[in-house]
Amino acid sequence: MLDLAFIRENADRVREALAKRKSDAPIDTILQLDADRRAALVEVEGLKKERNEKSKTIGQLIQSGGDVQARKDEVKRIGARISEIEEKLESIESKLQDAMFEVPNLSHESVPVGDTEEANVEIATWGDKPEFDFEPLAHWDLGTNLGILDFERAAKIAGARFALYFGDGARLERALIQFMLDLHTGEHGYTETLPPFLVNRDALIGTGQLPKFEEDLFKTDGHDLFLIPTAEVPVTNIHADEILDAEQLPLAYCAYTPCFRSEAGSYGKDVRGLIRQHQFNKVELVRFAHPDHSYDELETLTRHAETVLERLELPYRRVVLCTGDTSFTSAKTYDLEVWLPAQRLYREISSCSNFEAFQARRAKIRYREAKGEKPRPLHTLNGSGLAVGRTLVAILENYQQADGSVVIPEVLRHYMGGRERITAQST
RNA sequence: GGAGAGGUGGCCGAGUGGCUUAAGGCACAGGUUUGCUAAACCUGCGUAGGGUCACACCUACCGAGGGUUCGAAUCCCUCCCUCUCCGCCA
Repeated sequence: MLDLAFIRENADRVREALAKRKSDAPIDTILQLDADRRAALVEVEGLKKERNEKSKTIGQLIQSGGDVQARKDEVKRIGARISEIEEKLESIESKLQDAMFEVPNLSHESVPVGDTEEANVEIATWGDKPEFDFEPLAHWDLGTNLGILDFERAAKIAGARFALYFGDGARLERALIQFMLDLHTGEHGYTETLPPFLVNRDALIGTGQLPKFEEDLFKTDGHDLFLIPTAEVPVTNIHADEILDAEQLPLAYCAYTPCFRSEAGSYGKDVRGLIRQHQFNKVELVRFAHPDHSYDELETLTRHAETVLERLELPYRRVVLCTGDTSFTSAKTYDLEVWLPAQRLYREISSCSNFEAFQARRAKIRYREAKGEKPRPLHTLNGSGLAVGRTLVAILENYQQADGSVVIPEVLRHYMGGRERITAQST
């Protein structure tokens, strides 16, 4: 959510910035509602002041034995008028809030302007794409041949867009989770957290998934709880409704969680393999930063995610998303894309964003610069470090051998019982 | 699932209809006193919105939402959460 006072004072700048993001958010409506709201507030607060004063005199009159009926009737009329205006005020505020929830974040000035992903800009590439003297297989064939992935049985159990891992596949997924957590906690200074996988409505409003994107979520029946689409939701909300000291910043948390997404509207897209699942594992990085340093923090966080790819020796590139492709809540996003040789393309494996104060304002995550100063919203950031299923895909495809086996990246062997290679197993 | 207790400011805690603009204490900040430290004393110390050039000032907030009343932290209703015990359970 943007700062309403900022919109009021910079309406033209906001309109211009929203145009770059292809947003038709109702700024004029917001300005009108805001003016109406303040006018109604002044009126109702004046009346309340009058009521408070006159009510007090009734108490005094009763003590001294005077007749209070006329005065009571008068205050009752004021009360009725107050209710009337408050009703109006409530309606204005609810409309204003709805309109404010329609407004996306504004892009940072360094973000390239563009409408679609075509306008995203490659910042850097890393690593050498592997050369094969055979036709590399897609991971769904590799995994099925090795007996470590089973999509048919997963469909029997749960349906489309679910996977069943066996043996070394399951272990490799677990090894990746553990490797990533060990790296981020041991070398990058993150505090590991294991949050709830179900969250309430307030948490999702806080990070911006609600009210606009409810159809992307899995909701439980009979409880107002949702399966998390990303650990960003529970972890960012750790400090909701809190006021932190400036010296505490930055705070850095990492969390492994499964993620659940309905993938509504992606029918026919990535129907094969592990790329787009209703349930997938992710290690998430979340940082709470001082506003003056949040863009340095974004570079730091992105480097932490890139380090995972580099340790695994997976070729990737970093892309900065253009204004039109940046997600609703983000001010600036880097995508990390890993090379998938079977498809001969780079595929998103991490998304690292600075939300500035957008989430902090919604979730009321604030900090105090110094004692006695007013609390201000801080800046939140997060990034995948990394999407685990897609990392497993990248390993299978990049490390595959002519005989159908897969070499285990060196940093993972220690987690795989010291073995160097995954070979076919029976299931 | 059953029974009970409870939710008041950073913390403790008083408060069953108007003298509460939420007592008092702790913690914190500034000051006075003091050989130093400590203590004592004085002052300040919540959040949000409105308002102002800036102050002043105003309004709201005692878990949330309704209701009764001239007036609600206080009375009534609904809901949420926490704790204890029992049952069930990994």
